[in-house]
Amino acid sequence: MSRPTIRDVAALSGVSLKTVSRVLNEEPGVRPDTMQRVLDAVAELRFQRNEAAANLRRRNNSTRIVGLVTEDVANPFYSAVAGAIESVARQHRHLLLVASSGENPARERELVEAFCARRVVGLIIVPAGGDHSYLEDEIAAGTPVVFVDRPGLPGRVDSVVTENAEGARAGVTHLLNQGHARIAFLGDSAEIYTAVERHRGYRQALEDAGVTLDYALVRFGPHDVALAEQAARELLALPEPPTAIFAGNNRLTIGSVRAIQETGRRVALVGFDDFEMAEYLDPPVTVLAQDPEALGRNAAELLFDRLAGDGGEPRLVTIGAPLVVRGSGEIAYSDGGTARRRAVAKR
Amino acid sequence: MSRPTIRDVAALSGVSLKTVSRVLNEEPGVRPDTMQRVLDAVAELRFQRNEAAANLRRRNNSTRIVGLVTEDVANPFYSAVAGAIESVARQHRHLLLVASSGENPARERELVEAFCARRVVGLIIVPAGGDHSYLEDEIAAGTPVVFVDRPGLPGRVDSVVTENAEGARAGVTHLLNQGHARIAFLGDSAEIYTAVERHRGYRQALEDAGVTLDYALVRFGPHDVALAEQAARELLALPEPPTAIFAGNNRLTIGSVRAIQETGRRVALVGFDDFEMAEYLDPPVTVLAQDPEALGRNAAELLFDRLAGDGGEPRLVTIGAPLVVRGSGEIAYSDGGTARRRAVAKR
DNA sequence: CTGAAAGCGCTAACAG
DNA sequence: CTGTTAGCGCTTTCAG
Repeated sequence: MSRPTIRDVAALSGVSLKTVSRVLNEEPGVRPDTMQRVLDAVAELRFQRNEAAANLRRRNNSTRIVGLVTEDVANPFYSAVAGAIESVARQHRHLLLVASSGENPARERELVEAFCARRVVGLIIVPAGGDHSYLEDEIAAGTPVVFVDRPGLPGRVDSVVTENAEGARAGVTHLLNQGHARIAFLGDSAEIYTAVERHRGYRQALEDAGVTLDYALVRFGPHDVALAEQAARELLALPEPPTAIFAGNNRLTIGSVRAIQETGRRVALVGFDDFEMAEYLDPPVTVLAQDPEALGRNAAELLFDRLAGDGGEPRLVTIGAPLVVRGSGEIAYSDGGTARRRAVAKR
Repeated sequence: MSRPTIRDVAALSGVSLKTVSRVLNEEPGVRPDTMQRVLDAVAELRFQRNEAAANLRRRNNSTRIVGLVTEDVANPFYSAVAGAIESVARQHRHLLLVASSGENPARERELVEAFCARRVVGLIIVPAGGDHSYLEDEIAAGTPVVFVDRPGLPGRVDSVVTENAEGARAGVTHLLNQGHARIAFLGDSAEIYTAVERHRGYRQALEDAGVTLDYALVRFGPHDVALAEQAARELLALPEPPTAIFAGNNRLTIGSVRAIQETGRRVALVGFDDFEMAEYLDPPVTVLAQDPEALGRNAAELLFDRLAGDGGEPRLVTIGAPLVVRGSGEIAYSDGGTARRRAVAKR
């Protein structure tokens, strides 16, 4: 029931504690036959070193555990980020502790503290809103922190983010290039960094093209497909409806697809963030493809660089979100007044 | 740079080690003003207890960390399972260590051992193939283990699995009820437990209905959408093609949708496992909806029951996969010989 | 109410 | 090549 210790191994193999420790740590200077006896005892007792105890004593002690605080582990986007982080951690023979903050700053802090109390070697955080200066002590204590998906403590800490504004700008410009001028913007809550950035890109694209922003076409808020569909439906029911929609994330994109299908009109659509079925919808959806895997990988690599002693200035790594052309974004502007034919761009 | 210890707190507040420890552990019997002084020192030094050290000494020592070894953290299905586990763990004030085995039994074992060396309080495992008897020692040492999604060490250890055979049987019966007799089966690798179980359900449904199994209509193997599409296309190109397809997981379902769309024929489709866009496809896809959240929640609850001392017989918990009717599965059998019209069930 | 001493399981430092 | 002693940061035991 109770686990064998290094003492038990020493007793069984008839050597001292230290010799067992040497064998376990593959330190040189143990006679082969002694080593064998120790190994036999280890096997017989099924001994497993207590890493926590070993760590406590070691000079260069390290739990070899990285902490990840994300918004929601169950969210496929963040789970892709987590998967990439885990993969890099694995290469460095580290383990990953994960937790979800649920966009709650207080919970985020609790989790970070729980991680630190367990002496994770570094933290990767998808920051919820709020102030992150509580991390300064931890950073001062030598725990590297990397923010991912959204920046935090800018200029003080490394961050890896998607090119939200640039991507949105490219996407909206793409719609403008198809002749659209009335382009709606559908965004998540205006509290969320990425939503705001994407809106910024939208505005820039309009400005670049000399198109006046019509606030009637801008909607922030819907957080799920149903609400997004509702919002898109309202936009499309305006007296002067948009001829194209730019959707700020994949739930909004899906809602938009549904609302557009309902009208039977040929409304162009570009969405931010790729999703599994985008190419199988009708019409296939043109998107700005975020790369969660690159986000996670870069964050983890940055973290391990810091752990390896890289003391350079805090970095801001940006990951592109290239336009993936599939059909919905290439529906050209047409006067539309009476374009009611149910012209569905099949494939 | 180096973290303060309980000694530093004791020195600053002018009390002994033990008094600090008492305050930290909220043990009774500390004068309020003494307590306050200690708390002040803790705040000033930004002291954070080293949980590993505390654990080492504690009688009822517990890392309050649960380990999860899944097939792939980045897979949305398993991330939903992980999310539910994390949520239950949180309620019990535990943290979650996660890792991906990538279906590799050796890696799974390595990970389990790394977790055990860190003394996780319990393990939840999506077992890769292979022998799991290596876990017996760990179990004997008092670490509860729960298998999820696939059973392992049946009868010896708790498992939480989906009703794969029952669900598949219901799905295929549903197709039979629409008049279909030539129903193809598309499954993942026959090495995978769930694929085999679902195929068992398929066979049972045919048997129940007195329909002879045609092995030409059974395909195991395709592991991604492209291969699935290819396999489905081949099935549909048979001299006597199926009039319905039962797809064993969501990638296979999506591949089937594509292949069916290509033919322009009205082929019914029921898929195992729900997916985000199923209702937005054309036609909307009827599925057996697995419940990864329930899988994870039940596994975690079972684990915490065991940790709470439940010493009952190993349990096998099954989670239903109800039929979600959306359209594709309700396409009735029609002689089809010349049913070539491009009849797309548009809402 | 408080503190000194011992010790969790292991490794570091120093002897032999 | 091997062993002894100390001590990581904390809690326990037992004594004030």
